[in-house]
Amino acid sequence: MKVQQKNTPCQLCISRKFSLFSDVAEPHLCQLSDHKNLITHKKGQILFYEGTKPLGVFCISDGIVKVYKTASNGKEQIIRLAKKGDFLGYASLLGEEAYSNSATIVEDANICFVPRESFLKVLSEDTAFHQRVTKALCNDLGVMESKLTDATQKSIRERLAFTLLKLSETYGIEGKEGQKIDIILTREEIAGIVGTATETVIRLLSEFKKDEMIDFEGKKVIVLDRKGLARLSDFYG
Amino acid sequence: MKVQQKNTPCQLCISRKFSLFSDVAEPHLCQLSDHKNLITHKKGQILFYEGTKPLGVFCISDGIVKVYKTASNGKEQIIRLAKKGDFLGYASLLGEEAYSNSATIVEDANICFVPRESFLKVLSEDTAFHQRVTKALCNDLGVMESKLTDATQKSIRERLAFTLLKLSETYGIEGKEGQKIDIILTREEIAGIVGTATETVIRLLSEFKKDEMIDFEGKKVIVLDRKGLARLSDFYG
DNA sequence: GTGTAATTATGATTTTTGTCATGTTTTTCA
DNA sequence: TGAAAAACATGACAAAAATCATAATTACAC
Repeated sequence: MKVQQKNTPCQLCISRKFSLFSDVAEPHLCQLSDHKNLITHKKGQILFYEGTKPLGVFCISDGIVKVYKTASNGKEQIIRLAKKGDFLGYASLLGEEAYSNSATIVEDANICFVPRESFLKVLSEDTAFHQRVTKALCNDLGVMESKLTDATQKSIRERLAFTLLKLSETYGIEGKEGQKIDIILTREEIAGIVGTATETVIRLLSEFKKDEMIDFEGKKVIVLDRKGLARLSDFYG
Repeated sequence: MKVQQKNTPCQLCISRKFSLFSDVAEPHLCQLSDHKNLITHKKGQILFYEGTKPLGVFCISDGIVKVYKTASNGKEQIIRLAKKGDFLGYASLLGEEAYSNSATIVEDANICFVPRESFLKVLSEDTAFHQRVTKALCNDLGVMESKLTDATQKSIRERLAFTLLKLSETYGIEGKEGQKIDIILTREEIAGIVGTATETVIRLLSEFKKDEMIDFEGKKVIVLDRKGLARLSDFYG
């Protein structure tokens, strides 16, 4: 299942540059590095389950992870997609509660696990780090407020267009024809992000393609008309 | 507009018992107390606007405040109702960003304003307090994830039933006939909490009343059948 | 490679919910 | 207290989206 890799020290980790650990001072970094564990995960593997107890935090070195809640109807609401440099599970750990969501690998990933004690130690000893974590939590909260408002007040078409724009900002690579969203998501997963039925996503994507807003390259979506999608997504009030 | 009151020191404040400040040590409490300002607000007054810069945090001594985002269609999505002991505006302050939401008085309130500097000073000097704030932020994040999931995966009927249950837990007082939700909200405000159109709320409340789940006492709702509402809200999978 | 399962696709239908219109009741405040 | 505004209520209708059914296509494991 999980394959132990050679353990690049945090000090030399390239992904760290993009993470909450980016400014952690050398001695604390050693503390983390000495206790962490790099583990390789394959697509489809589950990192943690909602309702279980967090034993540490995860730091993504490489790959994509979906963080989601399973609704009572069985559908997955994807809270966010986490990528290189992102942390997972710290909110539940610091909230002293069971995981409020589950996490599953979307694209093969190398992920470091930092045990609870090491993380909390650095948090308590490095005030600047604690402040960064606090700030990140606050920003996340603002993002969630926006998502909630969009979910209740916007149409599925608007939300799908918006989702494509956001995905292209994060995972987009420029191509000859347009910007390719370089991440393989099933229609069902896109539906999980938007918060709708899979069939609805399929239909709307076809419609967007017909209207020449997007195109497909295999499973991947190519954004042809950003402005068009922005208009559809009701970006401006 | 705003009436200055006699300034009860935080040390003696009863509402503090229910707040994040409950365990703050005496010297830090003085720091807060010396710089805070108690202000009386009438129903309908606006505490702060989305998009403006936070200059401190608010601590509710008494009254009810709605925290909401205004969607592009003009409707208000209520993020939460804040009551005695609750803090407002700290997430935006600590996130170092403009207010992500607005706050308006729903029931006449006495609210203390703690200026930014005092709050941040106590936060940096009192590690236990910082930890409590962090924990609160994490818990809030979990709540928002649930709200988002409910918003996308549950029907309006389910969400309204759930909202009534939650309101009765927080604001319910036992009566002869049932549990009265002792807070005056307009149908429009309830719609703002649920995330739907006002007419839909009116219709569903009538339906709930017809089915003897609830009754009205003036504007207030009386919960007659908690189990029935729980069933309707799809509480269990 | 090939059979099986998963995913994508599309149509038909129903349900849910929003919108618009209109009227009544309640509240507010000059 | 009485006029105007706000809130509540209800019907008719339209729009949005879910569900169900059924195929076609693709991916995957043995």
